Amino acid sequence: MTADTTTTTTIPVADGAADAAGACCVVLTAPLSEPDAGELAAAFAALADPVRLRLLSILADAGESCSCDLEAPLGKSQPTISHHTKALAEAGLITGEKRGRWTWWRIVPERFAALRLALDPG
Amino acid sequence: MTADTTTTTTIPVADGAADAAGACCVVLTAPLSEPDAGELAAAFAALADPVRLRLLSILADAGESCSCDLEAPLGKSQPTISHHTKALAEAGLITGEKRGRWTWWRIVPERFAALRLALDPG
DNA sequence: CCGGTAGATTGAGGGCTGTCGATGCATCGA
DNA sequence: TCGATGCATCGACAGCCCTCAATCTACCGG
Repeated sequence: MTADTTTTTTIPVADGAADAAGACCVVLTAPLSEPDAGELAAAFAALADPVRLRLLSILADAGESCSCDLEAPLGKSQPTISHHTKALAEAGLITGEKRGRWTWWRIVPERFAALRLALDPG
Repeated sequence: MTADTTTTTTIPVADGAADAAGACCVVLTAPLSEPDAGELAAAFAALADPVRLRLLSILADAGESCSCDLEAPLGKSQPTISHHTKALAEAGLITGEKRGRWTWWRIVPERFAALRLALDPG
């Protein structure tokens, strides 16, 4: 297939708690159980970093981006970028797809919707 | 003033970045400047703790609560509670009002609305 | 006044996290 | 097959954060 060199592996690099936080746990209504609180806290911890927030905004703006294209705008080393993408993926906020030599990252909108809902007065 | 012992001091124990994050900085649209990213990250960092999330849910449920009534349900020592309330207040998520011997804490809904907006695809 | 209570502050200890250089592992072009 | 490229992982270092005992301040009841 000379048309494109993509070969599209479609490996969900990491999802972790992606499913477990689909709908549960709203902060501003019920007393919020300890397990739910821990899970929500982990999600917000993934957002508690300026580099990761800017990474997300770049991803949202570009729709999709490989790791190598993130180093320059973020001003961080390659291992650091890899560290952050892994953290965001484990929090279910982004998804990585390995196509050939590159890993393409993309936002997971449903996850953000779930977090917005968690901050809703209900 | 024997009518009530409240004396309503109405001291905003801490507000800090409360105003500065009124509307700005959406994650999922523009490339998000570094200062905005730092400020947003600080807000999410305040939410990145299970104890604080449960504290918020208790506050949301009760409408208002003094520090002493938080120790038992959260299972933490008094200095720890004070530490968390201070962190949340500095993030603009709650407001404290000192009435007599007690400090009454309350949720700041506008702040949560701003954070929900920051997580919006716009 | 004085004892008791609510809560903020301080200091110490233990753990987690962001960062980067070095290294290893795939994949692609020639 | 070989060199180059994209990325993940490891190890180490520095900094920050949660937690609590101890202490201090402010306030109330008697």
